Amino acid sequence: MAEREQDTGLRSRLVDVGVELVDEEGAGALSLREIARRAGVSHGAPRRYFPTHLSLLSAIARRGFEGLAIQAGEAIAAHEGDPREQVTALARSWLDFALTNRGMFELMFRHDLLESGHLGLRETSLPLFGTLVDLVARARPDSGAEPRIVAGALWANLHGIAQLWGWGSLQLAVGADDPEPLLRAALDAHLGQGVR
Amino acid sequence: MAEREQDTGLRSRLVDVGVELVDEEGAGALSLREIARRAGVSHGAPRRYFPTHLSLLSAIARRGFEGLAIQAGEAIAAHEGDPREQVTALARSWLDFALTNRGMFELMFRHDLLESGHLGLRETSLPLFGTLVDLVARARPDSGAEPRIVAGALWANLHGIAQLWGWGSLQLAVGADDPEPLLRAALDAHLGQGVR
DNA sequence: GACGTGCGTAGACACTGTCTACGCGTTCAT
DNA sequence: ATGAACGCGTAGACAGTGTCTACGCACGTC
Repeated sequence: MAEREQDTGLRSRLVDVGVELVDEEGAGALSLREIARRAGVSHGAPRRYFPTHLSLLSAIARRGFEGLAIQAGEAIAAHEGDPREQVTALARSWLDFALTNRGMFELMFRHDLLESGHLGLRETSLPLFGTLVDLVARARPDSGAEPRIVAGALWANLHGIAQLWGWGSLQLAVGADDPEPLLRAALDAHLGQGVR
Repeated sequence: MAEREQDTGLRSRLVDVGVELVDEEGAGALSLREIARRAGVSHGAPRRYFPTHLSLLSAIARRGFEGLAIQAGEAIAAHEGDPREQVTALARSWLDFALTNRGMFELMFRHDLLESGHLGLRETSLPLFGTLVDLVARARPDSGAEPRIVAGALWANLHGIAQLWGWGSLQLAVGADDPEPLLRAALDAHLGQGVR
């Protein structure tokens, strides 16, 4: 019998445990020693694969970025042929991810992780942004605005909504209890008044 | 002679030291003991005024919010009579603050601080948001959109740009080296194509 | 002058991340 | 088959952290 959910090497098991842990206990619970404990190894073991605590956290966060990319990709694929609707689906997917996987989302955008450079955003996030640029360009072909700029601003808008909504600042200020109107407003703003 | 920049009580001196420290060493350097050390007291002293490390950090972050509010208020006041320009000034001021006071900005939007409720956003940030709502309403009086929604979306957009630009994700994706175009795009998007 | 009280000290505790020396098993070469 | 090398995990030490507790010192008032 398998001692513990398939022995696929300690390296990935540590990351598995981390993903699980951040999901149920939040980003604050991701101490090196606790992860090792949950994985059933001594506190020195992770060092063999991750030279530093931060690099382990980065590997965990990476899983998050991959998951987000996949989820967003599916959302986009589901509306093939209608760029505007694809952008909408992407946006909703992003926001949904942030609100569902709160701990992971928090981890993914921690300053120290991002600054460490271990995250590999170039590989995980840039492609997604590329498709957003593409979709934006096709969703508003007439506009003279640079798609990359529009996409960047929209990207930031999504992120801002997800973040602020996540910790309650926005519902406090706006007075709503559903982020949907904000999302609609952002999309309408950057893509132009869409067909209802 | 004053032993140390005016003895205005340990409580506020701790916060002073914290502001100074976060400015020169970043948000990661704000350990309770280091702050106490710099203030020239023992590590147990802060406890008399701040029951927990987080509450001290919150007090420091609060200084940041106050500073930001003041700076934004001045920017707005400098363009009295032209709502659109006032919003622009507010936006630029916000972004400017984020990029100038990086450590403080990072501290201000740390999840654990925001969730702790010690921050008092209701007092420091809500008023500013209120004036933004007001300005938005006056900047685009014709539009049927709810000003609070538009302002909320714009607010999130600003924050997203500041955040993403701050850690380099956006310049990587967009390929620019100046956040100004993004800011313009966001403003144009939410307020409508402005007069150039 | 004694007493209470505000304010800061000092030490303990559990916990953290990192570093080092060690052991144990497998594998490979001779 | 035997010995060396190596991969991989253990175990202990170390400095640093946040929190808690007991203690002391100096000041005020009665």
